Amino acid sequence: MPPSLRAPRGTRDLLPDERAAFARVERIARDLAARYGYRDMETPLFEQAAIFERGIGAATDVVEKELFRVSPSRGEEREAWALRPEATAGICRAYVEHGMQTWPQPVRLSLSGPMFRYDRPQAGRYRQFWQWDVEAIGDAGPAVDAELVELGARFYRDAGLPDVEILLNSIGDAACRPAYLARLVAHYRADGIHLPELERRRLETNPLRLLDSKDPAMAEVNAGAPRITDHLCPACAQHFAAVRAHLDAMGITYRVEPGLVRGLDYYVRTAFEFYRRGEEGQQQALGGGGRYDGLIELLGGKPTAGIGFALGLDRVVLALAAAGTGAPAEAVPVAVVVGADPGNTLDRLRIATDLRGAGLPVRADLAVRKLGRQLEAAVRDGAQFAVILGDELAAGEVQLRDLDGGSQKTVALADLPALLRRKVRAPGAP
RNA sequence: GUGGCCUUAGCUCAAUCGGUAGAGCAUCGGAUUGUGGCUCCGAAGGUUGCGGGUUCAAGCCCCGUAGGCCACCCCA
Repeated sequence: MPPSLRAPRGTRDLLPDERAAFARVERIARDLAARYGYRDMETPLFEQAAIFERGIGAATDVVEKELFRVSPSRGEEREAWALRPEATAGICRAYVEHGMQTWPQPVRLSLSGPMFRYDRPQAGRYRQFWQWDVEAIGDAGPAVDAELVELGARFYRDAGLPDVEILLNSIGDAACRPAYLARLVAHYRADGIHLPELERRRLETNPLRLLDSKDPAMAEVNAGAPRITDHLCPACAQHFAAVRAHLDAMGITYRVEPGLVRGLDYYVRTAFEFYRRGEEGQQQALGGGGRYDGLIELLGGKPTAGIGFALGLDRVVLALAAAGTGAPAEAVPVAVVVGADPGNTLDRLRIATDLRGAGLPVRADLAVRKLGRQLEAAVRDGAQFAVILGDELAAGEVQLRDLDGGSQKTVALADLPALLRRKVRAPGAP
C-alpha cells in the first residue's frame, strides 16, 4: 500500500475488537464520574494556541516540541490554533468563559476524548491518544486532592488492573519552590560533582528532573540531594500532610516519591501519578494529575484553586490486553434469519425487519447462498438461533433452530417475537 | 528531537551460496434436491513497504526514504 494511503504516523484505526475494549473502559470511567458527582462535558478538539502556551507553559516539551499547530488554508487566524494536547487548559478556559465561578463550588467536571501530541510514536504512545480527564475547580482544600486520587485508583481497579501503584509528591508553590530550586541547583553545582551532558542541560531547563535521572552515574549525587518535601513552606507542608492523612484514612496505599515531577508548568503542591510496572517496553505511566491553583487566573479568571487528573485510556486498554483481561462483551444477534431458497432474500429481510421492529437483535442473511452456508455463517456470528424460512412459510410457520444444541421445532410466525424475547441473553453472559 | 532493530498474502511465518516467492490460519466456492461446527477438494489473494544502485540474475548485497518497534527525551 502506498505510504500516502496509510493512517498518519502515530494514529491508528480502532477496529471493532479494540473499539469494544475502549468502550468498556470508557463506560467504567463515565459511570464512576457520575457516581462521584463529576459531570461530563466537551471542549473543542482545538483551541487558540495561546491557551496552551500560557496555561501549560511555553517552555514545556508539550508546547515547545509536541504541540500540533493547525493552519487553516485562509483567514486571519492562520496558525493561531493548536490541537489540544491535554484537557485541563481547555476546561479552565471554558470555566472562565462561561462564568462557572457563579456555579456552586467546586465545579466537578469530566471529559473524555482524543488528545494530540506531535512526538515520536511507540507502543502506547501515539500522536492521537485518548484520555479520561477529571477536574474539581474551586476547592483549595486537601480533601478533594485525596478524593481524586482515590477515584483514579478505583478506576484502575474496576477496569481490571489491580496492580497500579500511586506515586505522590508535593512540588511546593510560588512561596517555597524557587528557594528549593536554588538550593537544588547549588547542590548539583557544588565542587567535585561532574554531571553528564544531558544532566547539565537539564540543570538549566528543569532541575527537578535530575532527581529521577536514569543515568546510573547520578545515583550517588542524587542520594545527597535536598528533597523538596523537606523544604516546603508551612502552608504547603500542612496541605501535603493533610492530603496524606485523608488518603490514609481511606486506606489508600501510595508511595511518596520526591522525584515525581509533572511536565506542565501549572502544577503546584499535590502531584500524583498512576504507575504500572508492565512487560518490556510497556509505557508505565498510566495517568497523572495534580493541583493547579494559579491556572484559572492565568487564563483571565479570578484566583481559583483547581485539581484534576488525566488517565491514558490507550495505555489502560494495552495493559489489559497484556494482562489477558478485559475481553470485551460483544453484542451478538439472538437469531439470524436464513432461508432454504438461496435467492429469496425478500422474505428473510422482511421477517428480520419485523423482529427488529419488535425490539429483538436479529440479523438476516442477505447473501445468495445455500442454506448450509447461511447456517455456518450464523454460527460464526455467535447467534443462538436460526429462523429458517422454507415452504412452511406459506402456512405462516418457520423452523426455529437452536444453534447451540441443534434442536429444532416448527413455530408459528406470530409466536416468534414473544418466544425469542424470552431467550434474549445479556451480551457476554454465558 | 537522538541512537538502534525490524518490514515477504488479511494474520503468523518459510524461501539453501544471489537463480525468478510458498505454507498454516482466515476469506470465498464445491463435495446430487431444505440444515452449521469436523473432514476432504478447489479458488482467490504479492510490483517481497516505497525509490534508486550493484549484478547475466536481487525477497536476499549497497544507498536513500516511509512506517512499526526498542532505548532515550518526555509523557498518557
